[in-house]
Amino acid sequence: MKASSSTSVQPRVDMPAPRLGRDDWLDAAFEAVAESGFDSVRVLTLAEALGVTRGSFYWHFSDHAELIAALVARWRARELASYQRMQDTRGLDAKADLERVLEAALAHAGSEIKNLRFELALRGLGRRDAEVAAMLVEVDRMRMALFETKFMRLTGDAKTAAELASLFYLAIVGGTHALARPANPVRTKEYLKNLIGHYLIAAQIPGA
Amino acid sequence: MKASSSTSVQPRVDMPAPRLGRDDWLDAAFEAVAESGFDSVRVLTLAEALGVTRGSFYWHFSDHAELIAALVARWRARELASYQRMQDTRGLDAKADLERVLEAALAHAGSEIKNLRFELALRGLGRRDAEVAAMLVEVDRMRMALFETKFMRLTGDAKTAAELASLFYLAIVGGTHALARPANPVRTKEYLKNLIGHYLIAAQIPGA
DNA sequence: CAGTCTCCGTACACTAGTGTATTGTCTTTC
DNA sequence: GAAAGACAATACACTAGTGTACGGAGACTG
Repeated sequence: MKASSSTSVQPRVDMPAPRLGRDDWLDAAFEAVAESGFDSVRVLTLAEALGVTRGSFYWHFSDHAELIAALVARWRARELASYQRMQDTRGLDAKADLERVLEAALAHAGSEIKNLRFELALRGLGRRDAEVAAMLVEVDRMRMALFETKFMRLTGDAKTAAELASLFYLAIVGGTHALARPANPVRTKEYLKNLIGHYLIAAQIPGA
Repeated sequence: MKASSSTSVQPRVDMPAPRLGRDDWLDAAFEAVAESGFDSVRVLTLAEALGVTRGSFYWHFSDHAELIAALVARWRARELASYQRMQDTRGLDAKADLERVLEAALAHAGSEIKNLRFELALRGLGRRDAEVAAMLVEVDRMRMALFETKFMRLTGDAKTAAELASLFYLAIVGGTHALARPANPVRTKEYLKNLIGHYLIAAQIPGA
């Protein structure tokens, strides 16, 4: 399948073949999870997708389990980092700041739907893996707290902020299911954002 | 493993052994799905749980695929039936009627968390099976429409009703994730109900 | 330019699971 | 109470997938 053999120099930067690192496998696994869940992550399939054999895999990872663990760990780390970034107000006013957080919650920077689908799959995994479940509880709490501080800044009232935060966070998690469908890519997102704006008004939030 | 062999008469109504029907297999499969998703539905495991061998299974079902299809179909049928029931107002006032629907959405009569977990697993399946996905869209639309008529009855305004309906339906789907966790069995439910009551007030819904 | 290190291919052993065919064994029904 | 039908056990063939052992082949290192 490789067409680069006659000319000798610089075999790099040309075809996607050469050598793989740990992250390449993690990326491939990520794709697989986003497409059809953790159960469909097969070493064999990933190898095929990467154009190598499993011999490579077992050099980078001891185990199929280790791959999953590493994948989950990487997600967690990125999530924590994103949390740190969002804590900073960046000089935005209260409403813009909140909208930025909501936006980020609906599609973490970059690969859009894939991230949403991955997170849903992860929640699926959490339903049968206690460690993953605990991690997700932690992340949920973290994000909920973030929402709460943003709403707090907007409303001034702690109780109102707490309730708005939970309602909207739950709605976002729920909306993820609609967003994660292959069709319906952007409209639900706009829809949710409008809804949020509307409810800031309906609930008589001053900043809106 | 059977201790009933010396005495001869009435081998029925005693141990859970005798003869199985199609529904027994479906029930077992349902349990398995609720516990750890569709991918972990193994004919072998179900047989073990039912105390028989797979020989039985392949009498009732042609295939593993048929089992899954039948299970999904049964869920759908029950969901439609539940929808019919909920359309009837049953002489309740608008708020009580709405609360009944919300309650039902959070835990369809009976097995409580298992139903929630099953539905989440089903949504997981829908992410890689187009037919299931379409079915879920249908059910979601149905339920959303139901919510909308109930909110309509409460608020009188169509636009408000539509927005409230979607916000709360999404929040409920999202809340399901929290509810489906082994721990935290009832508190989130009460929590959501309170939240709803509070927002009927916040959004200045007259009936609240 | 030999040697080491890193990455990958190959071949094998092993397991878990499906589906099929065939033969029981209760149960009903005539 | 014997034949027919409903349900289940047993045994087999087959597939997909994991791990492991080992042997290369490039690339870097002195």
